[in-house]
Amino acid sequence: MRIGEVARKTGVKAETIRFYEREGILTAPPRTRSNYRDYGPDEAATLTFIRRARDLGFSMPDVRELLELSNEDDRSCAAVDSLARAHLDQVERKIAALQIMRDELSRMIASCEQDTISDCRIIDTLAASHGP
Amino acid sequence: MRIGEVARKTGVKAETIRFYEREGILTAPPRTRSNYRDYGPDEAATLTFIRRARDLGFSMPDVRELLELSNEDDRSCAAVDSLARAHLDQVERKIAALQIMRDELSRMIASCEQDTISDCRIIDTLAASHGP
DNA sequence: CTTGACCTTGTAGTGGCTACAAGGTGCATA
DNA sequence: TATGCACCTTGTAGCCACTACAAGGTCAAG
Ligand SMILES: [Zn+2]
Ligand SMILES: [Zn+2]
Ligand SMILES: [Zn+2]
Ligand SMILES: [Zn+2]
Repeated sequence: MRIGEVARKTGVKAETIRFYEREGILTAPPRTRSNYRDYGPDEAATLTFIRRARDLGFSMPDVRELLELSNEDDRSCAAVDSLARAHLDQVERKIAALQIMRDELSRMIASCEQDTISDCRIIDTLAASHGP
Repeated sequence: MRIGEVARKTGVKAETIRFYEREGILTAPPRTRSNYRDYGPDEAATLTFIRRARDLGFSMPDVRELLELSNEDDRSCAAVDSLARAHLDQVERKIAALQIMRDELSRMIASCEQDTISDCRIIDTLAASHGP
């Protein structure tokens, strides 16, 4: 099938698929007589794999690693697990950082009494209010 | 003071300060005889403002807007508030998205029983297990 | 006089796409 | 047959907010 169809089936845009090919993460498929990329089900499966991993926030290097590992059926999956655990860790850190942002933003917004800018607690907080 | 000192005082790296100047977000300071940038307390205050806003996750366009608004003392702070609220909203969306990631990752990791890759539930999930 | 910390400019790289531009191909319809 | 239209091709540049590096200038201490 052509790139547009595999794009629809996998949820990965055609431009992105070409990008993955350039980057070497997806092997180049055969071409039709008219030089169109001609994908089979294997490539579609790989793209689905990539999209799921990306949706879970794995970086492209992580995805590369996961793809390689996924082909080594007989090896232990310890490497997969530790990669996933490390990633979960990162996600949790990111959540924690964003929750701090959220709390600070909420406090700022709550403290503002809709006055003039010179009295605005939001501007005040940003300008100098806390810290040395 | 020179760029290194203001960098230390504000927590904004020298390279970043020069970058802000190129981008027009920070006005170019006077220069010493030897062509070094010579900052006063106002620029330092602006940089602190920028850093605090960035730490709270505001985008550079947002920061620009906030800086402009911060100079208009007599206007109502409604624009500031709505900008902050919109940003808080985005942060909350991001947290929600990351929590979904986290939960899915946790489930995947918990379901794996440290076997071979061909039996790994993490690889399975990525490859095809859920969805059409 | 040399060392080393600091400063200057400019350019290119990061991640992960996304958006063109300019042209070729394939199929349905008038 | 012609025409339109959707689709495909390549290559390049842009996005965000920096960050790194190269090649050189300046200044105070020892
Ligand atoms: Zn990761
Ligand atoms: Zn306010
Ligand atoms: Zn914002
Ligand atoms: Zn496993």
